[in-house]
Amino acid sequence: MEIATGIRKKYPVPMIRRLPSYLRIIKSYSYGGIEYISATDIANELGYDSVKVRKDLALTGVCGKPRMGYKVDELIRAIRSIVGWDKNSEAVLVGTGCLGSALLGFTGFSRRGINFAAAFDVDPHKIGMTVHGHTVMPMRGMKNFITERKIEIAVLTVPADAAQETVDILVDAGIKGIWNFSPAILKVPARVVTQNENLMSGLAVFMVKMATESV
Amino acid sequence: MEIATGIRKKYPVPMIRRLPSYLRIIKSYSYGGIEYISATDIANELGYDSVKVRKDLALTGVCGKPRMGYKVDELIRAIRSIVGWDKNSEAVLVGTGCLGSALLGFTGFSRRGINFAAAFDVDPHKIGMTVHGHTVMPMRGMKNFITERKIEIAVLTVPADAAQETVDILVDAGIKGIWNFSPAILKVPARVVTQNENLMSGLAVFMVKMATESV
DNA sequence: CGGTTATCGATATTTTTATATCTATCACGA
DNA sequence: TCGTGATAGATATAAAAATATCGATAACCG
Ligand SMILES: NC(=O)c1ccc[n+]([C@@H]2O[C@H](COP(=O)([O-])OP(=O)(O)OC[C@H]3O[C@@H](n4cnc5c(N)ncnc54)[C@H](O)[C@@H]3O)[C@@H](O)[C@H]2O)c1
Ligand SMILES: NC(=O)c1ccc[n+]([C@@H]2O[C@H](COP(=O)([O-])OP(=O)(O)OC[C@H]3O[C@@H](n4cnc5c(N)ncnc54)[C@H](O)[C@@H]3O)[C@@H](O)[C@H]2O)c1
Repeated sequence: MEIATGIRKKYPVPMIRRLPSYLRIIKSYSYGGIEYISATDIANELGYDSVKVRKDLALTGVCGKPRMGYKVDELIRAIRSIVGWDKNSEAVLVGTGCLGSALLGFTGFSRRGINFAAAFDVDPHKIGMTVHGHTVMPMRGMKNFITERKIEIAVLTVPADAAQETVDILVDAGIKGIWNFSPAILKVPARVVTQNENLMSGLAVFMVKMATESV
Repeated sequence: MEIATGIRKKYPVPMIRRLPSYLRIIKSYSYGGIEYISATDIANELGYDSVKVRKDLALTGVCGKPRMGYKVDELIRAIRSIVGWDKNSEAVLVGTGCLGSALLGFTGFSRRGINFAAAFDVDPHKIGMTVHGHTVMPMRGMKNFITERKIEIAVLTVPADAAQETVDILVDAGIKGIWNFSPAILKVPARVVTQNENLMSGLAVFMVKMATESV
């Protein structure tokens, strides 16, 4: 496929956000020994419009056959390639609190190419503890750890007040991307990628839906 | 539709998703004793376009003053009202695993009107344990608990395979809304609201950004 | 073997969201 | 007291995304 050779298309963000759901359905077909899947199948499973799915799948570069659909294993390979889940990256987790511990314990990351090389925290009570197989390390050693191991990804689960100071260390250490679960907006140089995950946005939408529904 | 306080508008989802971030900034002004905040201020803090912010704020119904901005406490009240964070709701959490425990430990929910009345799990080893002040209860008692206490909200953090069977119980018990953190798509009657939180979508976007940045 | 039909892929249309432009307002400072 | 300029709010434009339409294809069935 073209993607591997260096030509990088620009994919619409809403489409990228749907890819993991597509992948989940397609994989379930694969496990079931089914060789082809149609856009209609996926749309039905997810409650989407089939044209939207077909357009998304077209962007993956996989060609479908009329009356048959798309080859399951081709789609899986293409989607995993687009979202980068076909290669492995090491990551550090900063802030081994409630949410940080949950992420450390999530088994799904390794299947998606993310492996936690270390977990850090400032809290002396937490340092030395083992959380889901990871020993919590002091912040002091973080910068060197990242630099020496050439870690590119940081998952940030510290309180909002501590976010920027933590980010400054990460950037200084040469981190390439920060997946930020704190509500703070991070100031980083242009070369550093950030992805903000604001769980409270989802709660807000949920509550508004509930209110409008129950009138 | 008419309710006691007035007419319920339809708000654009992207706007709703931004409200929590706005609220965070506005509150920080409030704590700092600042009385007015402008759309430009908020836009600068969040890296947004000021016109977008102004349009969002216009939808809240709060009027601004030229050269001054909007009254901080009016905005806070309006936004909290829109996202329903000005009233309290009881919720149950189902699936007290990694992520479920993290959510139980998150102190931010009570400030947003969500209080966990109970946490449930199937795992006999977990039942009876105390997680962040909540005793884990067996699934057996869940339906009655929800019905008797008239609980309207469920937070779902079970594995994907267990999601639908769990949802069926919740719906049967009369739940009004399900905040779903599993990647499964839930089948519910039309009267039940669902909000799917797919963390892997964020990861996908993050990885694609990383890949495109590093070309 | 030939008609039927589910499906793809392309194109067109509509809707939604973001961004740009313009004018009126009014606090502020000269 | 009088400009000045930051800002709201309205309107206009552009961009993005979702949705609808339609012809071409080829597996399937009789
Ligand atoms: N827990 C949730 O369900 C949840 C939900 C939504 C958002 N969040 C956000 O995720 C972040 C973490 O939430 P949490 O519930 O895990 O909080 P938490 O207090 O349990 O965990 C934060 C951890 O960060 C550590 N920490 C604090 N300052 C640090 C620093 N300077 N350097 C390194 N580590 C530091 C603390 O010692 C603690 O272990 C917060 O920003 C919160 O808003 C959490
Ligand atoms: N942990 C994470 O960071 C994370 C990230 C993204 C998505 N998720 C999703 O959240 C969900 C939970 O993930 P997790 O990491 O907490 O898994 P987990 O295995 O730690 O927790 C799941 C819990 O649900 C319980 N459970 C299983 N079947 C049940 C049933 N039928 N009824 C009630 N309880 C049941 C289990 O006993 C367990 O305690 C999964 O769907 C996962 O895909 C988790």
